[in-house]
Amino acid sequence: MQTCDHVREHTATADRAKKNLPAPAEIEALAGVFKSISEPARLKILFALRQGELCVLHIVEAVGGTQSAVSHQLRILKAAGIVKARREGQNILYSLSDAHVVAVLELACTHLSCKF
Amino acid sequence: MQTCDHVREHTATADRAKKNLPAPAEIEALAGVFKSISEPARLKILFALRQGELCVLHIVEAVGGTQSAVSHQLRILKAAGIVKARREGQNILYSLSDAHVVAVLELACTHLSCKF
DNA sequence: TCAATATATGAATACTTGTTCATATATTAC
DNA sequence: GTAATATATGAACAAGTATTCATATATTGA
Repeated sequence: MQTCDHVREHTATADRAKKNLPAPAEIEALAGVFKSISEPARLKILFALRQGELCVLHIVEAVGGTQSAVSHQLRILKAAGIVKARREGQNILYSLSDAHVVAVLELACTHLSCKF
Repeated sequence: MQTCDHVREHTATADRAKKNLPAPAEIEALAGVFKSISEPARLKILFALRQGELCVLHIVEAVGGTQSAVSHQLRILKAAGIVKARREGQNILYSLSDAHVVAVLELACTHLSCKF
């Protein structure tokens, strides 16, 4: 590979870009968040939880799929800090972790001009 | 699988959630956007482009990796509508598609309490 | 036209990840 | 304690995806 030096000003921009890159750990964390909401099955769960707290079987009812699959997805969302869970008797109630989640979803919707 | 009817109110919420789910096509589109920014290599490219328009080799310089790998990633970002490209002589200059991209990144950063 | 530079791409491989199936854990009611 | 309900999880398989290598295309200048 060669170096590209077609415009000195652009080389400066590249240098600045390199210096201002977030730390690897932060990049990984960000990637993790986006990865966790980049699966249709998981996105459906998030949209379902916008209506409020739901137990696992109700989530299954709302989004479809098997109980096992949904449970695995919930684990991923929880590990990523996107949803939180609390036990109430036999049930475990899931809900969205914080308002950022919905905000990110809505921004992305705006980007795509969808109506949510 | 059985039905869960521990609280009638929650069943109503589940029904509402099911009805208010975005259409499959919209879910897929959203998932596509998030998937395209869920890879560390691609996130780095986006952060680099925050500094301004850059040609491919300068992006390579900024984020590391091979020219081929970066080019493949750019293709994915472009297909997802995250970045745009224009030719200028021998170079192809890439830039962020619109302000939503940066806004989503910054929101996610807030969520993680990073400093970007 | 030829050489050099910049970018893109197809095929192959390796890696990651989602789903399924079977089973385990936990809570409640009897 | 036993049965029933709700949820979680490990292993295996299938599907998707990132990277590499080699090569192709496109632009510029001689």
